[in-house]
Amino acid sequence: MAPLLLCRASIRGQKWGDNTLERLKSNSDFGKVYREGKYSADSLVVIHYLPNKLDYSRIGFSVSKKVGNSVMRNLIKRRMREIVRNFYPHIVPGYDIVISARMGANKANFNGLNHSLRQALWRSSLLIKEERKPKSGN
RNA sequence: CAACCAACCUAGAUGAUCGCACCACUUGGUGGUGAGGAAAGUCCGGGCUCCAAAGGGCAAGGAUGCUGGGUAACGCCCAGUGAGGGUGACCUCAAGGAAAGUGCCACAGAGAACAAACCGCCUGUUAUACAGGUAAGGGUGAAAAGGUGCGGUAAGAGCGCACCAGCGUUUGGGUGACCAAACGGCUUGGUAAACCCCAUCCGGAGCAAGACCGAAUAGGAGAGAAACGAGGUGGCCCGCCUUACUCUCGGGUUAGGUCGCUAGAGCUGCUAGGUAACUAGCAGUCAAGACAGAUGAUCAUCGCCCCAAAAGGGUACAGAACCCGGCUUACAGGGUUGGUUGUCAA
RNA sequence: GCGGCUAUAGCUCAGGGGAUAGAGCACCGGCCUCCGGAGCCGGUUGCCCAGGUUCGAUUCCUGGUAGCCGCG
Repeated sequence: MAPLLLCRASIRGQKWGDNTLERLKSNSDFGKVYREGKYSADSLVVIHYLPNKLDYSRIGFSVSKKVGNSVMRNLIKRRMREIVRNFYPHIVPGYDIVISARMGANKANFNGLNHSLRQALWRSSLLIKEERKPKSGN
């Protein structure tokens, strides 16, 4: 029991050092964030977030079936993951975050989705303080 | 040259920088591999796993339905037969049985199935009517009891004859569906994607199957007793299995992790057999394996399309989830081969 | 992944081979009222799509589309 836990901890630390995403996976965690968390939105995405008691943030993605077929949904999810991967060092640790695509996201390209996602993050209080002011110019 | 028919193929390419999943070597690195022709719909058929050993019989239910072949199997494929369509290349067809039985055929029409008699036609009589004969003509309908012609008759009728269609028999050809010829008598509406009959086939559930590891409420194994009973075997019978109660032994379903998980009716090429589907042999080869679920972002060049050009924009349908064989549906553009018809020229 | 159900008027539902496709609510017009409501009279609008069987299909068969539900 003990070595297994140690092993998992070391993997997590390694991933954290590698700037890899910590993902939110279980369905009950999603439901908890939807029920108890706050949210902010832009035209293409909605962000729900809730403080967890960890020293890092976990991020989950959600694309509804109404947005498009499976190719479209997969593409949007990959793009959102790419955006958040590049932006992850600027996000405040200690939150469970769910990013959902809205209906217009199937018509947007990468830049549009990038801009909308950053706007939504800026409207929430999830950005580290010194990163907040220059983002408005983006 | 134009229009068309059939069988197929392809599914943008290359490079650079970040990034993801798995594997190998290694230990903060390097290398390799990384969606489809439909991966889809889940409409069929299998493999595999468990359900009792997945056994026998009956019933119900379901499926299929011209013939022969192919296949692990199929509702699939190939070759043929018949029917229908097209000038043609060619295409389409759930295509067994209506003489086993039951039902239905609205409206119109005299009559819709053991035929019938409204108007007609013909004959007779006590004559604006009645009786008898008739199924040629009219009319209705999707369909009116073989069709056309000649003879025949009071008027008519397969009443007689010829041809055609249908039925039956015989002969010949074909493995067979069926085809051809001769002869016979003179006739038996449609509907089975209405019930049904006949022939053949089908046990159920599904990788979230299932196996192993492994905390809590408690299950399991062995022995005895009982065994006529109860329960299970997703309908019944046989057969089979389990079981209340007592004693002994010691430890189990769910969340989670590991396996199942990709070398297979595999792919490529050649040879041989077969009209073909396909089969056999030989040689080469290993090409995704996740579990919130891996393929993305940026840039450059060349293709193709829109646009007179540039700029600019676009580049189909669509994402593996245990694995195969089919079917169906979606699909921008491009290409190959063979063929038909028409026009022009030689 | 597997299994099932539904599609009929603006809404909720009947109808299961031959009807002009029906009921309630809704909507429109008229009567009534000073006006409105209620009541009475009348009317508009429809069988998810494409093929097939049949003389004839909302109904039967096949394929698709959309929506909904259940199990784990």
